[in-house]
Amino acid sequence: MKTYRITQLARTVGLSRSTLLHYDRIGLLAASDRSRADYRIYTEADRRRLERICQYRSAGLPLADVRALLDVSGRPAARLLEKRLRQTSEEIGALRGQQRLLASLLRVAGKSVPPAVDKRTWVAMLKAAGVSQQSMERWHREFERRAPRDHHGFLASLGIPETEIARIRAFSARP
Amino acid sequence: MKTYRITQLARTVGLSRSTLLHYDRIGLLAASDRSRADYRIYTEADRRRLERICQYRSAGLPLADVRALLDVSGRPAARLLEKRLRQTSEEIGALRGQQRLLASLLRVAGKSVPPAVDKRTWVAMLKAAGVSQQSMERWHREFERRAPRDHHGFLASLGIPETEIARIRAFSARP
DNA sequence: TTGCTCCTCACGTCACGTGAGGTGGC
DNA sequence: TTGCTCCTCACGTCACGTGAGGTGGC
Repeated sequence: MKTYRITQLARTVGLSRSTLLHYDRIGLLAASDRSRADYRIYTEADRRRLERICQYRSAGLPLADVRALLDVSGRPAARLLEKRLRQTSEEIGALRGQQRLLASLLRVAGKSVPPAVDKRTWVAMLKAAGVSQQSMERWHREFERRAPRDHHGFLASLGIPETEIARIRAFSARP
Repeated sequence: MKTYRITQLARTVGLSRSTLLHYDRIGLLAASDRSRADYRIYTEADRRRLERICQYRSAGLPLADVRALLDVSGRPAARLLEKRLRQTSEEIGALRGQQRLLASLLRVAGKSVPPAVDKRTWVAMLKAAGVSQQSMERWHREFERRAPRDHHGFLASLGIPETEIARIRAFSARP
C-alpha cells in the first residue's frame, strides 16, 4: 500500500510540514506508523482523513470543530456547519463596515476612492437601464420571497441603515 | 484639565483595561503621567490619540500600521489604507467561497440550505419583476461604466466563475 | 477598616512558523 | 562520504485575556 513521509503528504494537500507536525502534536492527525528511524509513516487512510481536515479548514472552521466533525456526523455536525455559516455572514458584514470606514478615511486624506455602489448609485443604474419603479418594487418582493436573508444582506451592502432596511423589507413582504 | 484612570478611559472608548495595558507595553499609547501611587493618568490628548487608534483598529488595520498612521500622514498614510481596502475585498471573496463550501457540505448532510442567490436566481428574480433582457444588458453596461470593481465583485458574489465574469464585463464595456 | 481600583509579572490563546542541534536513508 | 529528509525541543507571532500576589485611595 502506498505510504507517505511527512513532507510528501503535506505537498499532496498543499500544506506545510509544520502544519502536519502541529496536527500530530495536538492529536488531530497522527501518522499510522513510524519507521525504524522514527520517521512518520502516513497511510492512504491518513491521507483521506487529512483531506477532510483540509476541507473543513478551508470552510474556516477552528481545529476544535474540525476534530468534532471527524468524530461525529449527522445533526450535531450540521449544527457546527450552520454556526460557521452564520459567522461568515457576520464577518462579511463587518468587513463591509471596514470598507466604508476606509473609504471615508481615504476621502478625508484627499484620495478619490471609486465610490462604492450605494443606494443612490444602484437606483440610478437601474433607471438608466430603463427599469421602472414598479419593476423595482416587484423585484424587492421576489427577493424577499425567495431569499429573505440575502435580501437583507444585499440592502446592507448598499450601505442602507437597518431601520430603512426594515421598512423596505416590510413593504416587500406585504401580499 | 480632565484626566482619566485606566479603566475609566477604557470605558469611554469601549475597550478593556487589558487592551490599554497592552498598548502601553508595546509603546503605542503611554499614559502622559503617573500618580504618586503609580496609577496611569491619561490626559485629553491621550484620549484623542486613543480614539484615532480605535478608528484605525475598527478598519481592521494591524497595530503596526496603526502606529505608522499616527506618526505620518499624507501619501504613505493613504498607501496603508488602500492596502487594507484591497485586503478587505480579498477577505470578503474568501468568505464567500467558504459560504459556498459550507452550503454544499450542509446539502451533503441532508440539510436544506436556503439557496444562495446565484446567477440563475438573480436572473429569474429580474424576469419575474418584468425587467427585459435589453434592460439587463444596459444595466451591466452602466455598472461596468460607473463601478467596474464592484461590478466584478457583484458577479463573483453570484458564484459566476472568473472566465464568464470576464466575458460579461468585456461585453458590457463595448461601446 | 472595608471595598475598590490600581500595579506588575507570568502564562494562556490560536494555528501554526522558525530555527537549533542531532540522526538516519539513499 | 555527501546531501537530503527526518526527528525533537523551544521559542516567536498577533492582540490581547486571565489570574496571582501585592499596594494605595476614598
